[in-house]
Amino acid sequence: MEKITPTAAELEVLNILWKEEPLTVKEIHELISSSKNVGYTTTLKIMQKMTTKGLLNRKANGKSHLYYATYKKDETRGRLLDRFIDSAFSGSASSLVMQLLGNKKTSKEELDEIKKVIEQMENETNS
Amino acid sequence: MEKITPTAAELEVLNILWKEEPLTVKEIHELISSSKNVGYTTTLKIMQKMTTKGLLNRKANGKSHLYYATYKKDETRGRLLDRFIDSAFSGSASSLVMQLLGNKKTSKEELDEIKKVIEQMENETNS
DNA sequence: TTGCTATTACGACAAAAGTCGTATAACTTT
DNA sequence: AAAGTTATACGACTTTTGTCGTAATAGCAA
Repeated sequence: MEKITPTAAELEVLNILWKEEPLTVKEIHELISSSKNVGYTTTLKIMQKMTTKGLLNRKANGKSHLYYATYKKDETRGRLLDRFIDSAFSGSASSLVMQLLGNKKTSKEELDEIKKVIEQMENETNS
Repeated sequence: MEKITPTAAELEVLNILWKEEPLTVKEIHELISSSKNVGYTTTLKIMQKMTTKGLLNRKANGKSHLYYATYKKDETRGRLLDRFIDSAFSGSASSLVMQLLGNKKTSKEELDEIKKVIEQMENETNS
């Protein structure tokens, strides 16, 4: 019975790893600290905890380690999304979409992209 | 400078209040405890903290209080959604929609509902 | 007005998350 | 092989969240 519901700081690590894997603590820390002020040992500790929890795997590589995400991006995001819809939208996925489409913060480009995705989905479903 | 990013337990209260307002602690606790095992003082304390943070307002009513949500549903949900997209989907709203539409957990009814919402949106935009 | 009951107020505690300093260990380099 | 550098390990501390027990208070009832 796993939980697989990473926290915000953990997701920062995972989002990086899901793009390019494996990476060392140093590499991940460099990416994170380019947009945020945080110490090296903080990133290290978070990744160590994630390994203990089973969120990451690692492999020795010289004096350092190479890290891999244990769970796939889609699996993790799906779980997170379910949970989010439950707590923030009382379980209504369509409310979330309405909110998203009505949200001024979502750029026109994103909106167009979303519509495209939906159309594609429909075509695939109807074929 | 407000944050307005309620936690899971706080959202449970808010989701109730956004449906029917105002309510007493007792009423809210009854609704919450019907699906979850939690003590009365826990609900009370959470609502008191929410009041201190500015998430709720209250008005004396006999020996108890009537509670109101300070911020509108859409405002709060929009903020939460932005934050969620940033942390769980690296800022990509369209990725979230793709995840949602591909998610086995989302019921066929919800999916149809979502498509309807999108179509409606498009019609409004194009008019 | 005295007491009973419902409600609030307050404080304490545990667990989780995030932060970092310092110590240890493991390669390199000379 | 000794010294230096770089990464990991570990422990400590802070804040936030969620939980509840107990004390105080306010209104109703007798």
